[in-house]
Amino acid sequence: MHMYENETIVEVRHFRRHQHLTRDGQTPSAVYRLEEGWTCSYQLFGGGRRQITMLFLPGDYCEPQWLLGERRAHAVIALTSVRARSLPLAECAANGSQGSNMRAILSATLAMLSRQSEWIATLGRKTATERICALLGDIFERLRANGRAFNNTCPLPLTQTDMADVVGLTPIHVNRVLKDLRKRGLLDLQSRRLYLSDPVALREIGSGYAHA
Amino acid sequence: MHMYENETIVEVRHFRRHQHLTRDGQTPSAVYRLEEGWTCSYQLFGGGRRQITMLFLPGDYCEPQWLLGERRAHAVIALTSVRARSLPLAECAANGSQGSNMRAILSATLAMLSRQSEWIATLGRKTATERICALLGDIFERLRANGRAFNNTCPLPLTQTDMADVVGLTPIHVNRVLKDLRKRGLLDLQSRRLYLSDPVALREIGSGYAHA
DNA sequence: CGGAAGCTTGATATAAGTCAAGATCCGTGG
DNA sequence: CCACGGATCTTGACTTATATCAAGCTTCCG
Repeated sequence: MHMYENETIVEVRHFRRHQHLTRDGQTPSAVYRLEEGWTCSYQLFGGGRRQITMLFLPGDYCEPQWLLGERRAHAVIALTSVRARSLPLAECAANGSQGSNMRAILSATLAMLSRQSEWIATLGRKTATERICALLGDIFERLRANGRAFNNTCPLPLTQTDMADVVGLTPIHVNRVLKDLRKRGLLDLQSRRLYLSDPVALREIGSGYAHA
Repeated sequence: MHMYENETIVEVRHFRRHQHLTRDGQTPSAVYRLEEGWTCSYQLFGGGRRQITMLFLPGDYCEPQWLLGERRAHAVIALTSVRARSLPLAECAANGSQGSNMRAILSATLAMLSRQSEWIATLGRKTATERICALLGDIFERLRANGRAFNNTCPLPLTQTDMADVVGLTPIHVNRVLKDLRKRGLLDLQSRRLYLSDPVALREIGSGYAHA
């Protein structure tokens, strides 16, 4: 009896925008690796408030910690249409900690931890402009690292409301900050694409190191 | 040649308040497990801004991810005087993933990840009052879980400035919110001790689920 | 080609920050 | 044991960054 006799073990699935990969509180049964499209995990609060707690870009594992024994799942939703490969928990449990992609899973989990730590600092202490520069700079870097950004431009399929829910601001305020950044000639943003005229300056602002 | 011939392998160390356990950027050489006292990791920004990214209470491992292969270290500082047991990285690397406390280390890391995810949502979308209730409620629960809180009271050795740097507010504003919570009869706070008259109501407010 | 979702902008409101000054607590040296 | 000085806490007056409300515009999907 060999695990791979079961063809559902690694399976490609598609999701439409706004469709849930996982719902809140649900016990997760699989981890998805994104082949195409963006997703996020988020939390809802009273008064219609939503906060996105993590963005997942193409190539990322969504919530890899499920494979390491975490029980509780957050809601994960598609921000674009998505093609993802699912890794059922059962398989990895069977393979144990020596499993083929276990190293990748652990390293993805550690990367999330480090990113979250950064983001706590960003939300706690940076201004609106710094937060948005940090977000766009980070997205650009992540996409460049896996070959999806060239010549200071990359895809940016997020709506301004999505961005607002990442940076903890109002969509209206995000709009005003973007307008200002455009006026300053730092970036342009049209038809779901981001153009950075000066990625270094952007990251500098986003770092929060320049005086308050 | 046996690792345990070296007596420095597990070592008890003491730190005074404001002393660094690890400095920013430094390559960490050991993970500490707190036996007594509180620590935090933090980040600094321009304009004198500081954000605490994680609180470590007695019994916690500080930055356990270092034992899982993470390279980059954040600054970790003592918030009180501290007694800690150090677990050198070398030992665990030798023991491999089957090491005696490897399971505990992994589980501590996953707990951090989950806590950070919560805290991103808190900083992004909750009001000042909700953030402070969330913080105090969480501290109380964590201390209760390892037997350091009884009868609705627990130690709280943080200054208001420390709390401000956790919740991303000004110390002055923290002071006003605490005054208000006292007036409402939800809590009292004196000589480094927290008294909760109604922990359930506090957690309810801190959850952010009650309308905006 | 119609309608909903998303974007933009202005006017106004408010939560939280800043500045300033006292009051209180607490550790340390005499 | 006391006195001093710095850190911490408290409060008031005022400012500011961001939110809210409202309306028109644009884009794009069905």
